[in-house]
Amino acid sequence: MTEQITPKTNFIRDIIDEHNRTGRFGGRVHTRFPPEPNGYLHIGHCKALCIDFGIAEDYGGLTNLRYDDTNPVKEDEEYVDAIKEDIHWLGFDWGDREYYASDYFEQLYDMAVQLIRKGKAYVDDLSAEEMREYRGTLTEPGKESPWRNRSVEENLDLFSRMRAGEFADGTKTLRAKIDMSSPNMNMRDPVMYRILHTSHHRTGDAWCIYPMYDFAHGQSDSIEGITHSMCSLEYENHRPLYDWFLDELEIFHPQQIEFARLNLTHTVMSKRKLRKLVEGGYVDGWTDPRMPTLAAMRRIGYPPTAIRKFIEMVGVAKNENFVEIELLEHVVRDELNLTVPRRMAVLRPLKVILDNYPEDKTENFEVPDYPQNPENTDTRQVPFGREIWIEQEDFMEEPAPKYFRLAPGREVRLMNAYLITATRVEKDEKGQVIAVHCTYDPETRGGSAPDGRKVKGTIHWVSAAHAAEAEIRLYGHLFEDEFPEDLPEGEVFTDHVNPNSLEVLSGCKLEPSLAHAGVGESFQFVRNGYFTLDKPSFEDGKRVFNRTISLVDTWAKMQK
RNA sequence: UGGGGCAUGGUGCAAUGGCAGCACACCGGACUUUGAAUCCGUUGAUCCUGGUUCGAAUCCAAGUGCCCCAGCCA
Repeated sequence: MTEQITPKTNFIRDIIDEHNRTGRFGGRVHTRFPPEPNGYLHIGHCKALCIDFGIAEDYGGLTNLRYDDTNPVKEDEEYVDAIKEDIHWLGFDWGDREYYASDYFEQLYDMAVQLIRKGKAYVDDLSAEEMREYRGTLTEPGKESPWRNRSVEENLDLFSRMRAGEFADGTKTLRAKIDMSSPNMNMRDPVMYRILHTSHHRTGDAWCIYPMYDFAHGQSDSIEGITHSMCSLEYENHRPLYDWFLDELEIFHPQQIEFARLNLTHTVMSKRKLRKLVEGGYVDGWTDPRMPTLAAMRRIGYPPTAIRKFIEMVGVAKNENFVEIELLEHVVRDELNLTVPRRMAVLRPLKVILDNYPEDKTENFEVPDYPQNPENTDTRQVPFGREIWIEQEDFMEEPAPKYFRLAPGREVRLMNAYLITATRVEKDEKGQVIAVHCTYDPETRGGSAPDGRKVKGTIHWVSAAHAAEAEIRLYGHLFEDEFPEDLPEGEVFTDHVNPNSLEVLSGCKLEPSLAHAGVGESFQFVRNGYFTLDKPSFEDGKRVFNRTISLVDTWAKMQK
C-alpha cells in the first residue's frame, strides 16, 4: 500500500501553535471553507478544502461550510448542492454548520449603520468611472470624493433609502472612510455596499443592496467564531481591511492567514474559463472527463483518498508553485494499482490464429484479478480459443532493436495462457498485416514452460469468439499549455482545445467479463492505465468506455 | 517607478545557527506472466554580493528576479 506520509510542518501550523502558546483563542481552532456558489469545485479548490478541514481536524477543531454568496448575479443554487457532494466525497464533514454569508445580510446592514454613525462610512454618488479616476494609481494617491463629508444623518437617510430601493443600480455606493492616499489600494475608501436589483438565490428580492466580499467575509468569520481564516495569497493586500472592519466594529477578531494556491501543469484552473467551456458547449458539462473538477475526477474513477494524499504531498507554503500533473497521476495510479481489478482489453485489434489449436475447442484460464496485491487473491475465468485478438503494436513484422514482443519466428507469452510462436502473416491487397498465424505449445498451459525456457515478451489478448465489442474514448488533458489569458470567442477558441484530448476508438475487444460490468466501476488496464465505466454505457448498442490520461501516458512511453 | 509578498535540484515541499533531506520527474541497474508496476542506485539545489560567527539556506546590509494590488468580482 502507499507509504505513510510523515506529518509535515508548515507555516500555518507554526502560527496556530504560537496562538495556542499565547492563548489568543483559548486553544480553540475553528476554520471555515468559503466557496462562492458560482461553479463546480476543482482540484485547485481541493487544496483550500483539505487545508481548512485538515488543519481543524488535526487540532481537534471544527470547520464550517460557508457559501460566500454576496454577489447574486454570478451565483446559482445548482452549485451549492454540487459543492456539498464534492466535499462529502472527499470525506470531509461540516456537521450541521452549513452557513451562508447571505444569512448575515441583516447583521451586516446593522454593522454598516454602526460605521456610518461612527463617521467611518459614507454614501457616495460617484459613478463607477468617476470612482476609478478618483482612486488614483499605484504610484499616485487618490482624491477624496466630494460626497465624502456628508453628515451622519444624511448618510443614514441615504443608506436606508438605498436599501428601500429608491436608487438605480450603480448610482450610489456605501464606502468606508479610510484613506484615499494609502499605498494599499484596498484602503482607499473601499466600497462596502453596491446596489443590485437582482434576485438572490436564497434571499430572493428581499435585498437590492449587497455587501462586497471585504465587508462580508471578516464579519462572517467573526460571527461564526472562526479563529483561523485561511485564504490564498492574493488576499494578503486585503488583510489590513479585514482587520480594519473588525477593529472599528469592535467584534471578535479572527486571524487571516494566506497561502499559495495550487497550480497544476497542463491544467486550466480558472473558474471563469472552465465556465466558458461549459457554457460554450466545448465540453459536456462540468463533469466532462477532461475537466479538472472534482466531479469529473470522481466520474473517471480517481479515488478521493488519492486526491487527498496528493494535496498532502504538495504541501503548503507561500511560494508561487506549479505542481507537475505527473505527481497527481502517480498518486492515483498507486492506489488504483491495488484496489481495482485487472482486465484485458485490446484497443487496436489484430487477429492471431493458432494453427495447431483445435478448431472448435474452448478452454478457460483462471486469472488473478489483483496481480499486484498479495492480499487479494480473487480470480476470474477467462475464455480462450483458436482465434484471439492482440494489440496491433504487439506485433512487428520487422522487429526493432529491443522490441521483445511478437515477431515472425519469435516466441512470446500470451498472458496467463500459452507460449506462442509466430509462423506467418496474412496481408490484404495493400500489404497491411491483417492476421498473424502462430503455433502454440500445449505444454505451456498457464504461461510457463516445463523445460524452463524463458520468453522476453508477454502480451495481453482477448478470445475472438468471446470478445465483447466496444467503443472506447481515450481522454487526455483538455488543453495545450498556452491558453490565452483573454479567452477568444467562437472559432478561435476551439484552436486551444487540444485535439488529442479525446480519441474515440471503435472496434475494441474486451474480456467478456467487462460486458456485464456496471457504470461507475473502475478497472486496472492491462498496460497499467486504467479506465472507469461511464455513462452513457451504451451507444448504438455498444458499450462505451471513458478512461483517463494515465493510459495515454503509458501508451506514449511505449511508442518511443 | 507606491505598497504587499516570495526566492532551496527539472517540479513541489522540508531543514528555524550545526552533515542540505523527502517525493515526483529524469537517467542507470535488478526483478517481473507485458517494456507497466515494484526494488535499488546515480546525477542534480540554497538568487547575487558583502558582513557577523568556530560554523549561515537560516542572522545583518545592499542588490537582483518573480508574483499580487488601480472591480460597484470573490
